[in-house]
Amino acid sequence: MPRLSREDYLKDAPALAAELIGCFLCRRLEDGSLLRLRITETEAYYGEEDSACHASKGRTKRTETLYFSGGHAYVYLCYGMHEMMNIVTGPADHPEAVLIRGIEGAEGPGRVTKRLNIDRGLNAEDLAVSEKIWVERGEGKPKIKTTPRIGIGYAKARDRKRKWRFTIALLGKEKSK
DNA sequence: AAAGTGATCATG
DNA sequence: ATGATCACTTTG
Repeated sequence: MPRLSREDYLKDAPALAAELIGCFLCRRLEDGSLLRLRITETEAYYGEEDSACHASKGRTKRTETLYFSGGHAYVYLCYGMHEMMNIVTGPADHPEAVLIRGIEGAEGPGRVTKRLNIDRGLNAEDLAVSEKIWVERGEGKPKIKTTPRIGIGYAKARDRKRKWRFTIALLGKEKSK
């Protein structure tokens, strides 16, 4: 399967978040082994105008990689113990990214990074050329469901309402709530 | 329901 | 230097 190229990553975050569902997140470990797992859940964070996006507070040391061109990894530590894996999208100097919230067998952003052994050492890694981490296109087009993003209670109501969380719509496998 | 955990950022 | 906050997970 072909790897996603720089050009693919230049799309905007909501578009790419949808497109990444069903694609394979690939990881080559130190020992040479390869992990290749389907992406099942993503979220888009779009620009300084998006009050849920880390870049809403402007360019800082932490958010610097969000301003890189699409295709770079943005990895940060949350709650002192969970590494979060994002893929930067769009052109350089426009901060937007897609959070990988789930892959098959590891539902939840902290579990994704644990499963694939991803940490801040991969921050700013370029997925268009990296030998350590990249994305391959999936086959077929899964049916996608959109819902509001998780864990962004601090954001403005306008942004909390945006349906920028993307999941594979599985038959009858929805959680009762 | 609530702790656990530490980087980050705004404040002083 | 200090303190609040946090794109979460696990345990009870």
